[in-house]
Amino acid sequence: MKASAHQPQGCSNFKLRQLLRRVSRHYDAELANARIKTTQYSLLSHLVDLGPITPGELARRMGMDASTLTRNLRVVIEQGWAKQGPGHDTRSRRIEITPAGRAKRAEAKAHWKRAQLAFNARLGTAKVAALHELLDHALIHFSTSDHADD
Amino acid sequence: MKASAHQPQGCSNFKLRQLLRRVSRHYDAELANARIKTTQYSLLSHLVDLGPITPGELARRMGMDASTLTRNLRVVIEQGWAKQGPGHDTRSRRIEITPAGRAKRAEAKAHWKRAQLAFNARLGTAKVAALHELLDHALIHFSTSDHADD
DNA sequence: TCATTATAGTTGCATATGCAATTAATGCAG
DNA sequence: CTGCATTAATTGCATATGCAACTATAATGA
Repeated sequence: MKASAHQPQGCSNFKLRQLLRRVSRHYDAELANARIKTTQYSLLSHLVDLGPITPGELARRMGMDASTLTRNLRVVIEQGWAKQGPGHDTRSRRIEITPAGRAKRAEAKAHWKRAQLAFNARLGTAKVAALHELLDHALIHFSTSDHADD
Repeated sequence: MKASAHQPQGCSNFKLRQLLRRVSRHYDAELANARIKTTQYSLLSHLVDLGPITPGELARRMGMDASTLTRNLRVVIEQGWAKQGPGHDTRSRRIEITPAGRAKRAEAKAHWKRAQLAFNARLGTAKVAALHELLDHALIHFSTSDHADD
């Protein structure tokens, strides 16, 4: 019987939160050199990958509440990194990254890479790869929508 | 060569943040039945375990910024779950849980247990145990203080 | 067509988070 | 004893987060 088969001890939520606090500080410190926050960098990256998209769909893809996205989006729009246009519907919107946004994202990417490599070095690439696998697994089995009953 | 020996892909920070958002919602939804938030529950639990303690030391133990603790503490003190007295020093304080705080923590613990067991069931206990091991490992190798140079 | 329901996005409220600056008190060097 | 660096905690500022309530529009059904 391997060690990881034991009953889990402690609170998964607290452990995740505690680690995220530290890891976020690490990435934010590095990304500060590009005058951008990690959440904003993630947002820009998703806009690059997902092209023009509605706020609702983007929030779903990023796994966050729509209201959180509205606010996070406001900041990057004020910075001129993204713009909001009319959607196919009068009520929906169409979010798109701007050239300035692409440039900022490219600039920030180099810093993100530094932060990620430092993280890998600190923990060991095997551990990080294993962590990613578990996080991805958890994300798949924890879609907000699927709940038992209630 | 096992799969987890590959170069890690994607952003560790984003994956952690994304999962924490979902997991927090899960725990918060359950703890709402005890009219308490997960962060407040963690705070009370640490106060029970660490006894009377200074804010600075508590922040260090919980891995958060002292200013964050000041504010999180204000809420639980207003609820009457903890109290703040003079420390051994005029500038320091002594934080202690109150009887009401112990009662609230006990009430909440049952709900936390439900949330944790549901989490284990959703992911599988082996995966959760493995996740905890990796998170603990990362926490150890990521003490805020140890940075390379700058 | 009009009332009802569903969908998209935003706003109000409360909390969480960290950095920089500030306040206050202690310790230390001269 | 006095000025300076240190330490403990807090406050100002900006952002992140989600739920509930709300506005506006679309779709649906009688």
